[in-house]
This record gives sequence, structure tokens and C-alpha cells, in this order.
Amino acid sequence: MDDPGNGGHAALVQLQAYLAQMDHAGETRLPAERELSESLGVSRGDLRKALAVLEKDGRIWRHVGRGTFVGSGPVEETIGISEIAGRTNPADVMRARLILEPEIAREAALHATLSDIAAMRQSLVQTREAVTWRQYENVDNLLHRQIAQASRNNVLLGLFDVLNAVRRTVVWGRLRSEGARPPADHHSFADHERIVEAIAERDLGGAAAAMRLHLQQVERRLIPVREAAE
Amino acid sequence: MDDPGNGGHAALVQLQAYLAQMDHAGETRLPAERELSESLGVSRGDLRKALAVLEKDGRIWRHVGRGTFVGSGPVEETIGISEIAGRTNPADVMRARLILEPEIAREAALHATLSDIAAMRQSLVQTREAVTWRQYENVDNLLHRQIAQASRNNVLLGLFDVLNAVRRTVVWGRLRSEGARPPADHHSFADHERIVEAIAERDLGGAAAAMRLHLQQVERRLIPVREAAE
DNA sequence: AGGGAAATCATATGCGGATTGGTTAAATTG
DNA sequence: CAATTTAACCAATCCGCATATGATTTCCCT
Repeated sequence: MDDPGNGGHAALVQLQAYLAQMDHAGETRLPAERELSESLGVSRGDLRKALAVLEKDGRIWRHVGRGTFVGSGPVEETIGISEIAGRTNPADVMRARLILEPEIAREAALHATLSDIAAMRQSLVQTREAVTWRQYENVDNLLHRQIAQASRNNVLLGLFDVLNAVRRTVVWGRLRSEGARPPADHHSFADHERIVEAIAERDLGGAAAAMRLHLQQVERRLIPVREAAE
Repeated sequence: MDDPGNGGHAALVQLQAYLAQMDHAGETRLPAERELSESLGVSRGDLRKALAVLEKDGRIWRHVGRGTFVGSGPVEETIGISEIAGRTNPADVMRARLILEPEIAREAALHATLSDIAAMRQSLVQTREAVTWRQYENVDNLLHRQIAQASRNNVLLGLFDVLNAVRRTVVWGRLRSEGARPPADHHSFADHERIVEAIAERDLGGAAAAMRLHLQQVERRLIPVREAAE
């Protein structure tokens, strides 16, 4: 062979050159090992040794069936809701809501458009018109999501959606007594109105505080009798 | 026909009965419309009218290619990172980090175990030992995730992972100048140490404040020259 | 022995057909 | 003629199988 005993060092040099050239072109996926080994004129074993070095250094990343890519790590393309929901409990979900949603309301108070506020007010009306708990929950969900949308920050909206999906998975099956309709003096009506009004008046702190108060009320009703445990 | 002019009311009644029977069996997916219409002895049009009523009421949910299901809504099983990242920008990501991560640090200060803190301190050392920016970023990522893990709240950890994946997708390609190693007086070293120390001392407010300060520094460096626009 | 090439394995992707809710046009019926 | 049923078609999804790819083992040649 040409360079016996080099232990594949030549392959590493060639591969780094190839990688630099490809990185410049903006391409992220490099050819299959079988092609690349022939293209670079090295054995597949040496190529794999060089790839292993670069992988340990964090410059490339490989996965069976997909290929080899340049970049620090495999960016998770999707997040499984059930994976999160499977290892948690309603209390943790509520804690996360108390952290995230008041600040989302604050952002909404800062960035909401007039049509956003109009949509929220319409949802407020629909909330009172709901004749069954199921309808009420649908409109309630919609209202909370409208607030997240009004933040005009798609990252916050995405986080809200994730949290919402986890919540609905965790508390799945906990239905209220069917048939009954939400009482007219349900705390959420006034809570929601306070939140929307604060957003409409661009009262950042007020919106956050109102949302926090509302969620604390929900928490109190959701976990009615909780001993001092934990 | 049997009951002309009933407008499909008979179909609605039959469908409700079927749904109750099926709901009792624990099954969530009901047969295809073509089968169910024949099974119930009603036309597909009337069946669809009845299904539309139940859908508007929130008792069922349907989607093309999947079927019709009982339940309030389609619980998104997975969230696409690229869907979020595609419609956002680094500033929104930074805003979300500033909202979420300080509160995560606060929770970590409350719930971190001794082994959590030991792992963080080891990461602090590794941060200073990094000889290339890529290594530094890997350890930095690890440290921030360790803090999220120390919150002992899997929902917060999941939200952090989502946010992190979005961040890495959005700022993808913005690599620092290769070759250079992080300077010894990089602000992040002291920032990180303050955060970990506050967590170790169970200083809730201090941990949150230190994290907020750190992220503001990162923001200042990430968006170096930003006019007063927006 | 030792290294390289080929075979083999396990996993991921791509593609075509089948399924299903949504929509429109034709047929039937009173 | 009007209303309703029926059929046909559309778009999105799922499923099975072939293919592609990285990982591992085996074999062969020097």
C-alpha cells in the first residue's frame, strides 16, 4: 500500500480538507461511507477511524440510516409530549404554568394588536355563554392560547403549546361532573376579564399579576385537599 | 324513507347511543363514516351532520386520514422544532430564555440535590478547561441543562429542552471564529460560578438574578449592534 | 498476524397503495 | 321540481416493503 503504518492519519487529513470544503458550501450531510471512502481513496476502516476522531471532538455527528452530518450534535427535531408527561405530575405542570403564563401575559400586554384584544373579548363572551363544562374548557383553552399568540413571540407560543399538550395529557380523564354548567359566579370569569383588561390597558405588571392570581385559583381547585406532604 | 324530513335528528340520537356504548368500552376511535353509516342504517350525509353537531360541542374530534375520535381535542403528540424555529428570530428566543431560565434556576436552588450541585461544579471546571469554542459550547450546554435538571421538575426540563432545540436551530451556522479558545476573562466563567454558588447556598432570588444577568450578557454579545428599532 | 474488502445486521428513510374525513357531482325518489 | 341519497373524487394520513446507511462481523490475501 502507499503509506503503510500511518494508522489512517492520511485519511484524517483528507477528511478534514473535504469537510472544510463542504462546510464552505453550506452542505451539512456528507456522502455515505462507502462512496466517500472510494472518493477519497482510503479504506473504509481508516475513514471510520477518522470519522470517530471527529465525532469525539464534536465536529460531526452520525446516525444509522440517516447519514453523517457536520455540527455539534443531533438537534432533536421533535419532542415527544408523552415522554414529558409520562414522568411528571399535575403539581409540576402547575408550577410550570405559574412560571410561564404570567410572563406571557406580560408580553401580550406589550405586543397585543387591537384585533388580538377583540378576539380575546369575544372569547370572554363565549366563555359566559358555555352551557356545558366541555364547551367552557374549549373556550378557556382558546382564550389562554390567544393570550400566548398576542405575545407576538412564536417561541413563547410554541412553549405554551408544549405545556398545554403536556397538561392535557397529564390530567387526561379528569372530567368534571357532566351535565352541570359552569356557575355564573365562577371565579374564572372575573379572573379572565381582569387579565384581558390589563392587556388592553397595556398594564404589563397588572396582566402578569392577574394571570398569576388566576392560575393560583385554578391550582387551589385542582388540588383541593393536599396534605403538607412533600 | 322511514322518517322523512327529520333532518337527521334520528341519526344524532342513534349516534349518541353508539358513542355512549363505545365510550363505556374504553375505545376512543369509532369506525369509518362509510361503515358506521351502514351500521346505523342512516345515510352518510345525515351521519356527518350529527358528527358535526357533536364536534362543535367538543365531544368528538375528527381529522382526515386518521379517523374520528371521542375526546375534547387532538392532543398533539409531538411538537415540531423546525415549525417553531421557522417562524421566529434570535431576539424572540432570547426573550423566552430570559423568561424561563431564571425561574428554572430559582427552582433549582430550591430542589437541587448534593449530587446535582457536584455535577454542576465539575462542569464549571470543564468549562475553564475547554481549549476550543466548540468544546466550550458543549460544556456550557451541559451546565445549563444540569441546572434545569436540578429543578426536579420534568415539565420545566422538557420546556428547557424544547427551547434549547429551537435556539440551536435558529442560531445554527453562527459559529465563532474557529481555532481561538475562550479567553480566560470571559464573562461567562464568573457568571456561571455565581449561578452555581447561589444554587448551592439555596439563595432562590440570587440564583434567578444571576441567571438573568448572565443571559443579558449573552444577549448583549449575541446581538452586538442593534439599533433602537422595534 | 494484520489489514482491507466483502458480507451481515439494525435502524432510518422513501415511495406507492390503501384508508379516511371532506367536498362535489350525479342519481333517485316522492 | 326539490330534496335527499348515493356515488365519485380530493387531500391528508397510515402502512408495508424496498432501499439506504452506519455499525459489526467474517473472510481473504499478503
